[in-house]
Amino acid sequence: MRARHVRHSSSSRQPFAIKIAPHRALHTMPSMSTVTIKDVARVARVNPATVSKALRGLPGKVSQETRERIEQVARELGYRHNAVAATLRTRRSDLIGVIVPDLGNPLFGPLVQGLERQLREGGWMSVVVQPPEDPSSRRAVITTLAARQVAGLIISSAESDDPMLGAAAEMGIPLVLVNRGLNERRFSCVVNDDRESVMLVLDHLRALGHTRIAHLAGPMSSSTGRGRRQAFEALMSKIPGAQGTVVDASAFTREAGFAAMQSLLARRRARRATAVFAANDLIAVGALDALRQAGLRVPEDISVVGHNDMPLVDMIAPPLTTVRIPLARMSDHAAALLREHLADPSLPPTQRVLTPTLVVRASTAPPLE
Amino acid sequence: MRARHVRHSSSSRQPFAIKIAPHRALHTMPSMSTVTIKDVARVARVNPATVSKALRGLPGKVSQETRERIEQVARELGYRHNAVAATLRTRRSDLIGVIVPDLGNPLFGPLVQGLERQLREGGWMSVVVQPPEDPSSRRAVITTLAARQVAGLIISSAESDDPMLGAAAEMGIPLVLVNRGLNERRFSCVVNDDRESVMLVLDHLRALGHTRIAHLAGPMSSSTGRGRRQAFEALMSKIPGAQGTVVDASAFTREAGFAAMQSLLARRRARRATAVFAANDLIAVGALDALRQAGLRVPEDISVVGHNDMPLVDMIAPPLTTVRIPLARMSDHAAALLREHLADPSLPPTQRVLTPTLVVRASTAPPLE
DNA sequence: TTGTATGCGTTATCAC
DNA sequence: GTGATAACGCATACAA
Repeated sequence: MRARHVRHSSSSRQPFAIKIAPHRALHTMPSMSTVTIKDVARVARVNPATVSKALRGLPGKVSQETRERIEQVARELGYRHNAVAATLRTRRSDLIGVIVPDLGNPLFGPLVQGLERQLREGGWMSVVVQPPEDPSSRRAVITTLAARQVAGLIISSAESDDPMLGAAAEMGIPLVLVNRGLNERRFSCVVNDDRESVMLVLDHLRALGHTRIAHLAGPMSSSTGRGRRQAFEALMSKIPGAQGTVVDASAFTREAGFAAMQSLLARRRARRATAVFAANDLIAVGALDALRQAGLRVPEDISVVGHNDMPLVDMIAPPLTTVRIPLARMSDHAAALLREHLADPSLPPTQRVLTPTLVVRASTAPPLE
Repeated sequence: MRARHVRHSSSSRQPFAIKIAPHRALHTMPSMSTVTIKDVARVARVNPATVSKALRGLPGKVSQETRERIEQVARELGYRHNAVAATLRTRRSDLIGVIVPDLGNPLFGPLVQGLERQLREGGWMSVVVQPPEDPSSRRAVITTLAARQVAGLIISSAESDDPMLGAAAEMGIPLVLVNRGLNERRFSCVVNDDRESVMLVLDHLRALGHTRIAHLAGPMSSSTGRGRRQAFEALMSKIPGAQGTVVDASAFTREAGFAAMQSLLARRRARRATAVFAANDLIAVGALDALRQAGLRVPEDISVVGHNDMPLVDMIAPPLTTVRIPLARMSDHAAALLREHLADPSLPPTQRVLTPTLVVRASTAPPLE
């Protein structure tokens, strides 16, 4: 159910003596009093059904005159629409579940910002959940959301075997994935073109003269971690004389990036990469931590590239060369796609792949030797 | 209404031939079929009321034996709780409105992260809204939330004359402010001790030898902007020989910080401040932008202090000295306080003031001269 | 254009 | 311990 436009002044609440069903009048505070369409109907001397029609502004259903009278009465009585009752009746709610792994991650703040804004402007409200790790809790998240009759779900950063996906599918809840997709095409999704990302990065590093390049890969359970790694390996293998290395970071975190870089630094210097491409900015920042601790200079001794162009990475030392993903367009597309699914449940799963851009800053330079 | 614990396997849905009200069976997809408490009751040969009691696990109301049978049947039929119907009946919902100005701001991601987590663990779901600027929309946000029967609200960064506050009060919705409070004590709130913040900063700068100190103040319409400025003026006036300056930043943004710093730099150098205390980190980062553009070095030429200790400010150049506010404890307290208000609506407004700490990094140093 | 009647799925209050 | 029944507030098909 969409946003209502029941207008009523705040100042005048029950200015007249009105007959409200006594048992309610007794049990509730005046400010909490529940005025229903029945109450409005009684005072306006019309039928509750008419009030319902009038207040929703259905065109051509109720005369201008009675509509105005009803609106007037509703305002005077301080009538407030009860969307819960309406949802029960219509089986339609204006709630969308927005699922995001971690709002502390600077990537997801802006993402949810865009999603919430788009959804709200379309008349929907966002129920935001950060699911716990354990599988049964994740299932329970969907169950709870379903109990609330959410009309649809937007899930960011899903992993392939996430119990939430199966649960949502079983319950038939329309669903759009954002940021990460899946191997299979079961669900609609809006994702970055990771192959293009890697291409941009490798072209840039090769142009600078790098041939030994390392990739600090994100978790393989995520499409972004997997996709960037696969693209890295595929593209590096095509470059004559290039030598690629992959080190796994255990998570998309600064700490994991630190550890991954340390393990890279433990290798023999002669063969070591002169440039590092991190699967995301947090990993890159962790890598910078490790490099600083090891006494290495960036970009003189080693170049570092991130991914995502998170807020503030232009301010770190050195300003990070990174791949910018179109977050705002991503949320717009995801919200729009979900709306299409809600409007037409038979719509088949759709992919939308957005093109990233490279942002060159000061963390990359030609190799020294 | 709190989280339910209706457990049912996902694999077995309607394994038997079951009589479902035919009009529903015809109109709905199998996977969408709505199994109600009545259906369960019919199959389990008990009364719907008994099913309700059994499934909610009310102690001592239904025998162990029938409870197990009912749970079994519910599982087999694929029964799913309808929280909307329950809310309509009980007038209690497990929805909390979480209102935050801007999820793109790195301060609010972590804040909402904490709030959502706390609320979820208490059995509540968070409806997150970023209200538009115009007053009537802000009222409408509360109206819509109220129509959804939210049990309570958490509002971060409220301004004194915000229409949302009046609306919430009129509708009698329990409310806790977080991050910013108000002058008056109408609402419960959880805030930082801004006077302590300023004290920490000024003690630090004085210890370094600074006497000419500028404050890049945030908007006076916010309690944090106002509070920090007032504390700054009050404390500076007590320091013998100190010379304080205040420049207003028009917003808590990087751009506003840039502009404010520029206007400060336009002043005569001899009298210029040797240290700058920004009302928040974003303003500080904007100030750094302006200083770099002006060719001034930080901290050699001028020291800069921020406020909040946002993510990544330890990585910027130079790593920012700033005041850390206990964001996690703030959200914990806010969620806890709201729960107290929900449990006891007669609870008077309560203030909780949390103590910040200073994080000294590389953006501050003794003045040159 | 307006009114009548009914049900959405659940819980609470009784009675048994 | 279990059953019968009446709300909760609203929207909708249909009749008038």
